[in-house]
Amino acid sequence: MTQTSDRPERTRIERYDPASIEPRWQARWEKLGLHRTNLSDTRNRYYLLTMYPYPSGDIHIGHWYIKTPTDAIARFQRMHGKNVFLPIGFDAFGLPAENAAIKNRINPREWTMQNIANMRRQLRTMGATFDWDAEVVTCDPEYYRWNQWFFLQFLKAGLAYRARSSVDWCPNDGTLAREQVEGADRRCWRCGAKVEKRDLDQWYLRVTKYADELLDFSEIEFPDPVRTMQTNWIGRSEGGEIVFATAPSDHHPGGEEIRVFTTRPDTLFGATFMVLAPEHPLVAALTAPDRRAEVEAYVARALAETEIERLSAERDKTGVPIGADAINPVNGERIPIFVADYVLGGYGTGAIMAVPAHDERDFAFAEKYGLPIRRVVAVAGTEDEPMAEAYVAHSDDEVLVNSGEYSGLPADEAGRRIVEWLARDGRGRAAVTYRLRDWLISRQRYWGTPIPVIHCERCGIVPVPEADLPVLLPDTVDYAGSGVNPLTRDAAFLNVACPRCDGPAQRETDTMDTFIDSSWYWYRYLSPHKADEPIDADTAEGWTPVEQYTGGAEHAVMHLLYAREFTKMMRDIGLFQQNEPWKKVFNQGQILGADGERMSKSRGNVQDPDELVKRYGADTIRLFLMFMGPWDQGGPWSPSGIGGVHRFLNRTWTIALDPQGTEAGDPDAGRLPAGEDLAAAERAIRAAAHRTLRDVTEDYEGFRFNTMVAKLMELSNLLFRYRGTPAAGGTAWDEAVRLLLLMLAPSAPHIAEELWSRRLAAAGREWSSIHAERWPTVDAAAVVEATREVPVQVNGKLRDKVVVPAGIDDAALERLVLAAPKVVAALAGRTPERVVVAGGGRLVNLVVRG
RNA sequence: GGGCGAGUGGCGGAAUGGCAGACGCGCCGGCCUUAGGAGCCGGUGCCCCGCAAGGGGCGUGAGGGUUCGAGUCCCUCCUUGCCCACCA
Repeated sequence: MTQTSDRPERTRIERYDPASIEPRWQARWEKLGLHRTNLSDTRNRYYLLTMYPYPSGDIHIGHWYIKTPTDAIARFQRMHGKNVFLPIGFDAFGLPAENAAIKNRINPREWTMQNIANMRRQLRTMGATFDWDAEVVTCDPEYYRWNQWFFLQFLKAGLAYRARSSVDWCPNDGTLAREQVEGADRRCWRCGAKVEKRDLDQWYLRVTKYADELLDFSEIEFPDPVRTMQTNWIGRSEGGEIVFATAPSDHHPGGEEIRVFTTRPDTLFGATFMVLAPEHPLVAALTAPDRRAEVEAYVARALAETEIERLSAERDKTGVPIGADAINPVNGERIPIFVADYVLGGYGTGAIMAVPAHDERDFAFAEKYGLPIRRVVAVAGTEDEPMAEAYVAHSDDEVLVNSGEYSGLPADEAGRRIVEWLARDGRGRAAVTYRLRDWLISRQRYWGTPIPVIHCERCGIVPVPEADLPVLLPDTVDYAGSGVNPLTRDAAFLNVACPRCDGPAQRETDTMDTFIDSSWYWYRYLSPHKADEPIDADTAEGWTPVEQYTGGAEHAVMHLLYAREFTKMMRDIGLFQQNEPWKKVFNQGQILGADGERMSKSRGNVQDPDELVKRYGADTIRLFLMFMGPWDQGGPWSPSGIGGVHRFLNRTWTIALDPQGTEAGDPDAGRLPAGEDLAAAERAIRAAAHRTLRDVTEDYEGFRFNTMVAKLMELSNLLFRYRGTPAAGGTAWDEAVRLLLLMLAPSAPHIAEELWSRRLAAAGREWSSIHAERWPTVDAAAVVEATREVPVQVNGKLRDKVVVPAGIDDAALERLVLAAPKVVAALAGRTPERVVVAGGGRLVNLVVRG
């Protein structure tokens, strides 16, 4: 940094030293209560929520990237008179704590709480105005007891249930929800291990109940990609459920019902075989004795294959006939039944009618096994053309063919009519299917919320009585060197008396998915210590939905969906009347390591902000992160450019404290720009300041922080140019400096406050915080200019710029333009056949021929 | 394979269909300095003509289109990122 020398202009003012300024103001703000929110006052409420961090140990630059602009928004809104609530907390349950515990033989709670203490300290160095009084830590029984309470209410309301099913299983992390399985090769989202299938009894939340409601985004403003992803994830398909009956055979009387879901009931006459998923319950019952060995082998292989590498599998269709037929309900035809793994057990009914003519997968299967392919939909005149591939296209002029009395009808209409017909005698009905599954919340881990049920030998599953909550996690935990849930070996935890019969019973050892914790934490922020209820209904009604939520897009179909589901469940158990958790969500980008990879300790690409703060101060880092690029973009970390931001703050410091000084090295130092008198200079300064104010205000509102900082730099550069001139220190100058500081205050709060206080002191006025000031208003008159420059194009190419009076009309403008020497030269004697004066005379384009 | 984004100087990035490259980094030259890895001033898309002042051409992944005018809108393609991937 600048060294003091004996040059007078450098010693006149104290240099900018963030280290001596920032902690002082942080302490003062805390005393002042800048961060505190009066929750009983809901007028002008502004609930600003940022995704709470996982306490991994250290705050890294990525946390700053997320939190810093959020704090700027909070401060900006406060300056607009908003009653801002900006809470913070910690997502404290989860796997890393257990991994650390196993590795370092330390208690996960101890590890977590140490990290939280460290992160609290680091977060404070940002100078952010978090309301720490509202802090929530999810591994605190005060918090997780309400997860358990919710679970019990959901159980009562039929929103939670237990079922045995084939689940995704990670060897390290146990059960996973479907959205926690990533990639084509099915890896765990957390640890990256291969995910397998297991049959287990697990707890579910009945979120599919809300599928249709979740597709309605009218009360929540998501970024488009998130809305699209959620819509696709929920995956609503309309169609029909059709009942096929099995045909009698030598070994079987027939008459069993096989239900299939189809989106194309219009193609029913083209169904030439059926396929059951390997998991389908009727496979075993229907298989003919002479087919049994082969079918069983196939099913076993298929089920195993989900556990083995399936990625590189050529995706060839495989399957075997089970030696039984079904009857097509529309034409009474016998069609063979196959078992094949291209039909999924978990979607629809786990069985399909195969229409090879109009489905690519069925077509491939039919070709491979020599099954008939019968076209039933065609554009008139093409019905006899041979089929080289399935016809799945959809156009308005296609009709049914080979479909009995439905032949000739438009496809859509025929589909509807066929379903109606079958529905009349119970052989089908209109149906809707979703990709969305119920939320599997059981986890075979220690470090989470214990699921509050007890397994009694006599009574079965018995919910823990509400009065007995919380079911505490035992403090002492012995991992015995493995990741196997230690609760399963903890006799003191495990063995209890049944609440119903008092007989011997065992506690459930599964804990809840930590996404439960993060599904309602912002409601708890509003009454973090309320002892008798999870939320304070009045406060929640007054303050939610959250006005603005900021966080990463990686949670599009996880957290951002779970939380919506959870809010609807909370509503349905009568807690409040909220439909959506947040009004607006903004996804900021992610800061990657310098290598372009995700920042992680193991990669060694983590940038420590403490180091940067020590060198440049928090304000420079805050501003630099905002200046880097659009907030929703993120990108690899690179410190180059940080010096430019620091220089900007240094210049601002100089402008504010030493308007009359000059720098050696500038030949024009102290002189007004050529041709400008004092009045013109002051007009220019005022115009620049108010134009900046107008633009910066819009940028803050639109979260365009990078251009906001750029515009402040421009204003600061302009003032710096006037330093030492007669205009410096005058009224216009003073006003410009004042506006610059106010505009800087949300983003670089410490330096703005410091300079503000020094100016107050210099003026002999009593101190009051810049952060309690009102946001200034633009003086429209100051922004107006007397003249402006109009670019002139000939055939779209820029040829000249003419300076014209601001209020000029189009005709006069045209005359001036045509008289300009360069324009005359460019026209070379030709007369424009058209003169385009673009909106408001911003630009003139002369169109000539030849 | 499907869906949704994104491709602009050496780099990060600006630009309601209207002056492409704001702002910053880097680089070049100068000033100030015992010194400069500090500070200040000026220059900096590429190519060409000119000693110079100046002037001209080309330029936003490629090709086409709409328009007086396209980085921006439309079509085709290429590259790349993310999400979903046998969803009947």
